[in-house]
Amino acid sequence: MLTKQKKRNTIIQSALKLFSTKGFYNTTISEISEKMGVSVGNIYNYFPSKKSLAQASIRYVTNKLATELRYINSLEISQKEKIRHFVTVYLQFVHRNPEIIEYFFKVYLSNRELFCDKDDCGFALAKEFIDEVEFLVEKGVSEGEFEKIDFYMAFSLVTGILGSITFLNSENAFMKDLDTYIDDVSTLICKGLSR
Amino acid sequence: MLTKQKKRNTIIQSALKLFSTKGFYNTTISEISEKMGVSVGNIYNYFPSKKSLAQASIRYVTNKLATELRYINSLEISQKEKIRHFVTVYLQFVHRNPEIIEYFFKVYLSNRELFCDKDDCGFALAKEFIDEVEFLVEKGVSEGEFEKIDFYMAFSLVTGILGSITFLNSENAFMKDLDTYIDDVSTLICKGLSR
Amino acid sequence: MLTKQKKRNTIIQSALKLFSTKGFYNTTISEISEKMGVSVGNIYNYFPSKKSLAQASIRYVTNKLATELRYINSLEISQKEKIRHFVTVYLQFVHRNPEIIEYFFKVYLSNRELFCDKDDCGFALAKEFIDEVEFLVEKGVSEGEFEKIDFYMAFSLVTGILGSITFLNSENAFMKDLDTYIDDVSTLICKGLSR
Amino acid sequence: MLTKQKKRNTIIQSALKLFSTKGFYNTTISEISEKMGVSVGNIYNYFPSKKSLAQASIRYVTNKLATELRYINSLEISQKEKIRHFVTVYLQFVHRNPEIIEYFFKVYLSNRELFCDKDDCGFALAKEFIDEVEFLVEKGVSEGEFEKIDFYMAFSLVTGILGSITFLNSENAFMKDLDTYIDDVSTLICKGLSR
DNA sequence: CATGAATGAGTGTTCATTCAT
DNA sequence: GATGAATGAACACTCATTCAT
Repeated sequence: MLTKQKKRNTIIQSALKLFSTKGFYNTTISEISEKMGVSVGNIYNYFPSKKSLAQASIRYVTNKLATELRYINSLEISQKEKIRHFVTVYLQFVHRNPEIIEYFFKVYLSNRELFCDKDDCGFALAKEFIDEVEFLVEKGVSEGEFEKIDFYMAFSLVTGILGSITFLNSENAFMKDLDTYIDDVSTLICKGLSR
Repeated sequence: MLTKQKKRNTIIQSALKLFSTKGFYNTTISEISEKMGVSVGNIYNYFPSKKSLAQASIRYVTNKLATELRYINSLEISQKEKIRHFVTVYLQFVHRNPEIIEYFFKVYLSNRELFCDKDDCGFALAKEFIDEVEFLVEKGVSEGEFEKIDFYMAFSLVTGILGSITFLNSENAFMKDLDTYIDDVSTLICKGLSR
Repeated sequence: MLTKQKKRNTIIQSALKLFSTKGFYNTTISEISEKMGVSVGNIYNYFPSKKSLAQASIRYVTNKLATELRYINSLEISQKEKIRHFVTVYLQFVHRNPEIIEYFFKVYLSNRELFCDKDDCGFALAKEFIDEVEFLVEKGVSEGEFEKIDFYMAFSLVTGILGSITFLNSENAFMKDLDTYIDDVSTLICKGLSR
Repeated sequence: MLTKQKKRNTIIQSALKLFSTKGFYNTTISEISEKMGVSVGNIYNYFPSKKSLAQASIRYVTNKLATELRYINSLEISQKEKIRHFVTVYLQFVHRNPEIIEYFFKVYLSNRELFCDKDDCGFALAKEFIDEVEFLVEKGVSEGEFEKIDFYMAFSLVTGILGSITFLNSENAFMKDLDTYIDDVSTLICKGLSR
């Protein structure tokens, strides 16, 4: 028997796959339960609503990405190398766990209504990840590798490029393997951040 | 009395506002008709389905952006200046007609199922715009202003950054007026494209 | 310019074709108007409602059939010969003006709600035809050609067989030309009516 | 708790009553569910669409009739006696379960579009019944009781007369109890089939 | 008379959520 | 906990009818 938390994660993983491919509103609880082989009602023993499942999913996804980036940030290498590492890891995710990345772009960024409760606008759910990006950039600035620019600009550069590539990839725009672009992408980001 | 085409556009504009703020699936035809002050049925005299309204909307939006960019491309100025012009126009759109831009990012990019018919995956709907970006970049390369890089990289840079900023803005992340960022954004893009 | 009555008939004829093939509820006023090349609104200048158009149609159809039968009844021939004549005419109708016959069986007999107003149950609409059948049968009885049976039995025999054949024909059940069956059908009816 | 199949039948029975009295297009799923005392949605747990409910209903009806006729066909009596038996049973149905019979004539025969899928024109749904009629007639011919005539003629005779009587009865045309006509009707049919 | 855009009540169908077992 | 039948509000879409032009 799985622990309660383990089962929650199993549900999240099934949900992620469906949410990321078909979108939140085109995925039914029924489909998720079928995919998992459990009953509809049972899912409600773990999540009080479809919306809360979407929120738990973004926490799960953010944590995966933040964990990777946190680890990279802990390494004793230059910030540019960190960026290259992160791009590498990111593109691997896109390839091997597209649901992780696509959930971020297809559900989280596009269905804000799902993540905003009352005053909090669901930004906090991604904070863990944003903080690591901020850490990386700031360190680069303080160490003289990067130019000091508005953080939102830096953030837009990093996530914008990665997001675009994710989208193009999901549309099968790329002929070659995504790995091929590791250099291109990290260079592009570094050029933007550098002095 | 409005001409048929004019009325179609009025409907599209109402739809755009709602689709872009609430998303396609959270917007009902009933809401669109109420907002317009016409009956539900009347909308169906102009568009055979909600989906087709979404498609007409993306054509409308793409055309607006492409028209601006086409005009800029026709000017006798450097490519970097063109980029600055476009960023300016773009940020003005974000400010004055957010529905145009947000529709692109919140509906078109995230609800691909709405735009894919049979074999064609709805990419064509944005071609008009993509072509102008390509033209601008290629010209920059041939005139020695930009480095020759994979077009998808260049495209990711341009739309990724603009998309990110749009998203951050819609989340009210920016303290200052968007215009303030014209320089930052165009510099960022140009740095990425330059040699 | 057509007279008012002529135009009414033109509308009825278009309606008949559609009603008889697609059924009353699957035919829209819009389709009828398109088929005729007039506007929707114009139809309402001739008939106050779709239902009233259906009623006028049955009157038209009944009259066509009754007229034929009345003519046959006026001939100085045996009743059996009359039946043969009528079967011949009927099968020709089925072949050349299927809408006439099929309207009778597909709309009139199956959508009674359309023809019943208040106390009158729409039976009167077909009376003209029923009366001629009754006349033919009674004459046959009084002249000793037919056995005296309950009129409803005789009526069921005549219209039942013809109705069945109409249905089978509309399902393309018959391999051979309908004319081929003139003898079979009239013999069948006569056998039932005879002593 | 009813078994799934039992519940399907309960739904079919409710649907039959409404379809047969009001017609397919005048009956709403909502009415059926109300009549049953269940929710609208629940009906969709048993039938994927209103159309499929109509198809299941004709299967149900055909089977009821075919079962009776099959039993009669199994008896060791003359074919004429079989016909009398069947007429008896049929008229009892008309009296006690009019929805069974009227569904056949008011919905199945008049709304062909509901029963035709792709190439198959829904004729198969009634095959079970048609086959038994054919068996009865053929046996009568081979045993010398009936004349050898085109099967469609024989079929038209049998179902035509019964159909007509059903219709007249539903219009309250008959003064006397339907049972009174058992002899008349079976005699009429036998006269037509005999040598 | 003729037009056809506009109306809006009505229908089939979906699906998140509940709850008796 | 686990099940899945039951619920019912909600929504896309239709179409008879009206009426300003």
